[in-house]
Amino acid sequence: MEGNTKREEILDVAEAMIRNAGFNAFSTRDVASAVGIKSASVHYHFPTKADIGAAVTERYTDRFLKQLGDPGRFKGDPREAVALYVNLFRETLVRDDKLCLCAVLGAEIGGLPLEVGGHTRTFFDRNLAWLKKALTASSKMSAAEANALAVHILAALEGGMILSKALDKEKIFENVATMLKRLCEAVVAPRR
Amino acid sequence: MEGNTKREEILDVAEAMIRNAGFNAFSTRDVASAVGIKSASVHYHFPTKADIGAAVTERYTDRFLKQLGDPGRFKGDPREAVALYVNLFRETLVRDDKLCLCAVLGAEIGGLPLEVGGHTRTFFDRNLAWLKKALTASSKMSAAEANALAVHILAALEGGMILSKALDKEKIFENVATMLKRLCEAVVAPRR
DNA sequence: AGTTATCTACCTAGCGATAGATAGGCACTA
DNA sequence: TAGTGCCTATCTATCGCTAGGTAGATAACT
Repeated sequence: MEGNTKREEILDVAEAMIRNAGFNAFSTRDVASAVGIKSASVHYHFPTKADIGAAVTERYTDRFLKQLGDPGRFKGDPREAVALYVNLFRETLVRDDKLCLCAVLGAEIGGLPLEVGGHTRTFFDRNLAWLKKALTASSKMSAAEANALAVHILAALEGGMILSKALDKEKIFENVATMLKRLCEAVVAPRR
Repeated sequence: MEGNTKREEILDVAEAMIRNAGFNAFSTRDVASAVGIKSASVHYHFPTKADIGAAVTERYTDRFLKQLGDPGRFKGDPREAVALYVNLFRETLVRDDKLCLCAVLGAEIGGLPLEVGGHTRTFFDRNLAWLKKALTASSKMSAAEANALAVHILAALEGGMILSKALDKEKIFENVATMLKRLCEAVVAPRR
């Protein structure tokens, strides 16, 4: 992996493994051998496996929101904000050929260590907040409508990634993206 | 659990456990103690853990499609079909307070035994086929449009369940359901 | 007698985690 | 500058436990 320090390499490898098969499907030994150290050395950097999961999720969320940038900068056309948002998910899926970390963790949330589950919820909360802000800043949408649309966008993208990966059809994600654009238009300029 | 035979009880318990935390988060001993037998007896009914997963997924899919009924019976209003479809997901989420089995399995598909992954894909394929048929039978929608809408509906519902469960807000699922209805209307009666 | 469903007892492999040792680097000081 | 102590990052070895899976006995029903 391309991380600088060993600590970051551990996070890189763990993130890839979780996104591939979930939190309960990797071991500290798996991670260790992938970065070329022993499992005891992994525990030097992260006392427990839960600590690895928490660090991975926190880093993932920070990176994701940093890439999104300021949601207040969209003026006039909410479709711009949505297109940018969708594109970040698209890159996540296509570049890595992996799901969103928090789609995976969200699906197994009942069996996660508490701190990992907490960071997963934070990812969703922060994403919904970003979308709401971006939508209200760029349109005359009411707060309630922005909220409803934000929730739907996030849900459809997370679900779309799962379907796309499971059925191994990139087209499925594009399909969801197109429909989101249509929905966005319908909400911004309703017929009635 | 309410299953009749021990074999069915095993499937009931395993299904609940997978839907709570994923395929890699339960053990044959967990299942055994929950149904009041020993793990060796579980292996009598299902030689391997993968066999349990496959049987759970196959049964789940069959039951789900049976509950949906004939997709050809909807005439005149696709919203009826969509409402019924959404309602089955709603019940799945609210009654059991658990995700759709295949949302969970789809999220960890990279780490599933082959046959479990295969049955998971089959769930998605059969659901998409049902939706397509229901949409084309009840509207003048083109095959391509029915396909696009079907994919979006399934993706949004699976993703919506994950969000709803993770954030512990039933309202999120209802939100997604409402937006799906709106999207459905926009597709059936486009403005242009 | 054969079939079905369960048990006890066990195996091997792997898990997360810990203890204790070591090698190298950095920094202060006699 | 040689010596000291400490820190970082890693190692080997091991602990206690759990995993999935198996062998063989037992009991009950048909």
